[in-house]
Amino acid sequence: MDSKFAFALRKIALLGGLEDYVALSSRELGDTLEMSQQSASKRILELLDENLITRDLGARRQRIKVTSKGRDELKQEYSEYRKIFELADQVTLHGTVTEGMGEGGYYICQPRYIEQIEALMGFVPYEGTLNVLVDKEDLPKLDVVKGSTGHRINGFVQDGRSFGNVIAHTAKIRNVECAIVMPERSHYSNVIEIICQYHLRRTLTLDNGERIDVKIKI
Amino acid sequence: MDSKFAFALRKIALLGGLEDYVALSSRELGDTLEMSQQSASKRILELLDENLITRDLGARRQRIKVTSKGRDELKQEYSEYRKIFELADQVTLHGTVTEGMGEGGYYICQPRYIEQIEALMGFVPYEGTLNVLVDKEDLPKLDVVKGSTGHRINGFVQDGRSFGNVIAHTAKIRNVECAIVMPERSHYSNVIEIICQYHLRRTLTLDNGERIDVKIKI
DNA sequence: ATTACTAGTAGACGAGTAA
DNA sequence: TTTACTCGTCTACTAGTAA
Repeated sequence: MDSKFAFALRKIALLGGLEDYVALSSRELGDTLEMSQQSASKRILELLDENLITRDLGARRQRIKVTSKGRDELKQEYSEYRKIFELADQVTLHGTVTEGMGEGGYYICQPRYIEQIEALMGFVPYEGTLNVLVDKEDLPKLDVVKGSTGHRINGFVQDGRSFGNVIAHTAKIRNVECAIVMPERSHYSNVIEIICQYHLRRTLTLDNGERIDVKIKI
Repeated sequence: MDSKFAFALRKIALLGGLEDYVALSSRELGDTLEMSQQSASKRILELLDENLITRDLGARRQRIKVTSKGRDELKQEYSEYRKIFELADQVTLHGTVTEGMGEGGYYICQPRYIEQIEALMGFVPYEGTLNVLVDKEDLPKLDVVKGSTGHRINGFVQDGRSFGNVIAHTAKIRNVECAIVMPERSHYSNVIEIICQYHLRRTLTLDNGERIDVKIKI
């Protein structure tokens, strides 16, 4: 994203444009961006053109909202700053062991996934995944993880069913090597799925509701 | 800071320019910034001119490092992103009650400070401050607090001694209204000082080493 | 009050090139 | 190879102004 777009978009977000439409005249935006009303007006048109904001052009005052594309772009930048300042070759997520939906476990057990995991991560995952409900205050850290590279496990189509790309990040739970896996194109979730060479529940005697720390390498 | 400076500075920081000099040719920088070698070279000269980076112009490859001013500017932007995504009209710091150095308590008891605190915060602080050692993992949150506005309490000179500006943020400890105070120009510290209408140690029976949460309004 | 057009100007950029 | 100058072009800005 062009830095001038990011700059304007950030200021709009700071004014609450992520949550809802926010009343913001071109003059006001110009003042916060330290530019003329005319240039701010143009900037708004450009942001609209780039699909970074939507606008409700009322009779008196326009109201502006950041689109999901705009939000994603801002998150990308946020993630860069976190990498810069959080030093973060490691992120620790705190959470609670929960019962899996079974979905992730089924997916990841596909042989086509497993052979790639063995090649990339160096272990054959135990059947099924450990699901961890991430603490609310640690959810922003998940974005840092998503913003980092990790290992891409390629998707495939089998029996007419399509299995998408999966990103894996090596991690540790109580010093046991494991990996957190998530769909490359994931919608928001506060549950992470963890694969491991061993049966984590048994090896670490984890029950539902148990508190654990997941240290993720990023 | 001009957004184009921030953009270049951020990329340099991502390449490790915050920690140490990093070898970075103008062509390489141009590639990451998606601009020509010539423009990148010019950008570097501008950043030098703005005192945002320093340079070690070796015979073969120049080496670039972000200055402390540059670091501060980046932190400012980082803080904006945290405000955007951490929702954060409130930040909770976890920490441990510690014995004060006595310094802060002495400072804040000056009548010239106290009268301003009463006007701004609506209470007369109890003599002395409660010192809290902030958990290591919560230290980045302190930057968010510092990046937000708060109430400025103006400094003064008295008996030839100068008392600097102080920033206060309203806060709560176990539902008791208080405020965290810090020098406007503070060097790094992992101890925060808290003022309150009441004697916090007695009111909440806090002993040294006790774990507490400080909820700060930002 | 708004938003946003047009016109003129300042500044950012890349190509060519020197050191 | 580097860095960084000059110069021409083209974009981005502001002022003036219309709707």
